[in-house]
Amino acid sequence: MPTIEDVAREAGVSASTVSYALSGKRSIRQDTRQRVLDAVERLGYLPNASARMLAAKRAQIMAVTAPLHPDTDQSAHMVFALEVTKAARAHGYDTLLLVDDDASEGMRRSAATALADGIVVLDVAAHDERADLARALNHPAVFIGIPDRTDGIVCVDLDFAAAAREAVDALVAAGRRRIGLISHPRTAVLRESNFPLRFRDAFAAHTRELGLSPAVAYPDLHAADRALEDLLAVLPDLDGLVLNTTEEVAQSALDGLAARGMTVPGDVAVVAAGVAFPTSRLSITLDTIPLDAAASCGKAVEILAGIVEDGLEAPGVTLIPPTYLSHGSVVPAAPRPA
Amino acid sequence: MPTIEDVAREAGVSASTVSYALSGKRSIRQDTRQRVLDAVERLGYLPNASARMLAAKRAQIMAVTAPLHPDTDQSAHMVFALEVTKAARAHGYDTLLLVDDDASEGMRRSAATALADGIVVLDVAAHDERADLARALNHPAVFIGIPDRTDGIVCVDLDFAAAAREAVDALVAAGRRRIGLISHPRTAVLRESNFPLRFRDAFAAHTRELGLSPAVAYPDLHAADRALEDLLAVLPDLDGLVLNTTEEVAQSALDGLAARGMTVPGDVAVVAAGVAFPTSRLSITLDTIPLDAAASCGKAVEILAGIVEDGLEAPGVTLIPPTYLSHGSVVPAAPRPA
DNA sequence: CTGTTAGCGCTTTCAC
DNA sequence: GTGAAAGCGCTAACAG
Repeated sequence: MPTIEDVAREAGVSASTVSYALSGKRSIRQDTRQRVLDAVERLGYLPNASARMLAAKRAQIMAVTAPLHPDTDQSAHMVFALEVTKAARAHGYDTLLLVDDDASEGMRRSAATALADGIVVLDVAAHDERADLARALNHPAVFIGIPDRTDGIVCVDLDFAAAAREAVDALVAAGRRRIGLISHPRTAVLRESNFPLRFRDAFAAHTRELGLSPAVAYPDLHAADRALEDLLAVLPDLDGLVLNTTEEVAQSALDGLAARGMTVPGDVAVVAAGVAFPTSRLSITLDTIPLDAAASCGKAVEILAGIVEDGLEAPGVTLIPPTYLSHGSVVPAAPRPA
Repeated sequence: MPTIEDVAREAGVSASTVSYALSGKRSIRQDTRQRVLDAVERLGYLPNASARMLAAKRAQIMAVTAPLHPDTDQSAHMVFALEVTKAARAHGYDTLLLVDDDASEGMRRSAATALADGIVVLDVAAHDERADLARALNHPAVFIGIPDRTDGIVCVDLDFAAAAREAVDALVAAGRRRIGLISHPRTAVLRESNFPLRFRDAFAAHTRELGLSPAVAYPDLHAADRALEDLLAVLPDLDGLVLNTTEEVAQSALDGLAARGMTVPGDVAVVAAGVAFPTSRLSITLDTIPLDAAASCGKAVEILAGIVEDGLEAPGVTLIPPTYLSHGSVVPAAPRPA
């Protein structure tokens, strides 16, 4: 591998000139710069990463930490890791995947060894030990997801509350007034990231504001049938349904409606909101407010790069505005038979 | 962050003694070593990664490349990336995720900048430009999957041919003799990684060896119904079925059997072989010979670490022996009605 | 068994 | 506008 000295010799300049010609950190006469660039081209020179890191005190690497709790579906988080990687590349960073069993160990190591310039934290739980670590570590970190305590840390997430309100508004605009929500399993609502809570609470508050009676049901781990039953007990003439669930439960809910002879969107208008899957894979393509990994990760990386490069002060909690995608599963209610 | 000099001062020794005490690369008196370790502990010292890389010419980082062709399911590859990361950590390496749109660019960059000590190549296609690159690059690389030309490169993969034979043998041992294979879609068999071919050819050869008439069918992208039809046209009294398919197609095949009133394993014994999903998620838990990401990735990392650390000569193609997992979907055939 | 020293290849003052 | 030189923090000869 050629070094910067090789390039300097080839171009007939000094090493520092090569460095400056490549970084643009000071002005170089046009023709000398060209001689340097030609030499770089001819030799196929790329600066040695570790030497550059050592001298510049910048690794151009972001770490990504995704804890491996055994119950969770790994491939879901990995999509986020992928999106972080794509976004990071666009900012000139590579990404290091940290999956230590002890979630904190990798963070601590990458900070202490200066292996990475900053950390993107995935799959954030309500009580996340990595939040405390981030407060202590004095190393740039951005969380995708929102833990209970957000003081002293930087978070990015979809605005689940706004998503809930938009979903309700869409149904109300279509003349639906008996609107139910199928949320996440009770256990998950408590234990995991707090987005199911944020969604549910906003749903309840907003429906109440609109003079509707809020109906929320919690599915089992894989099936929505019981939840649907619960909803119909409260709202026998259900005509609007919001799904903030996994793909499996969403499909199960659609199956449940079909089994009861209820058509979508004729009898029940349905929208899937704050969900990580494309509704095109369901038996009926639903209107949706997606939990867009690319959007969250892109924003997180942008913020992290800002902190690393310009020492920008942390913007606290950044909520990504929801986007409503219509697919025909919400249409005006048919006039009711008298 | 404390440096090695800080530790040396704190322990009352020289920097090199600290280095050697930590690396164990030369013998150190027990009590001095202890003084060093105490100082390290007290200061919370971790060696700066870039300085270490630069001096040792070793990054302790493996790159992982997974090309992003848009049609492929990303989360599937990401599971492999995860397994590589876990295995690499066990060998003392971190992993850098490379997802450049141009698959080669990341490989070239990580090699030329010495950012990584070696590369694990995922999602290998039959004609993979990264194979040529690896031959040219003079940088350790291990492929998970087997391209057409394997000269000059190192590959690891499940022994799909052996898996096919074992699947057939299990069915034959259960008295089944009218055995069909549902393979991958025709287009995939040609375009992708060549494992569908290896599996299919071994299936055909082995059934023929056993005096059976080989029956192979190719599903559509998401459904197996037509393939099942094709199989039944050739083997109307089908009593054994091998599935080398995606999860979706496997489920579709089971649905197709049920729809035709054929029971599993009573009428048809079924085994899913060389598949990347756990059969427990299917409507019937099938006997399976899994394509075990952890096994392949573990082996690949082990080989790569050997090349990097000991300059071990590359072992060419390494095939992972298949493992047969019984779940009750292959039982002896019922005596046929006369 | 331990210390001194010379780099590793780059960035960035400082000097012209 | 360019060059010389001093590190960045570590490892690994080289000397005792």
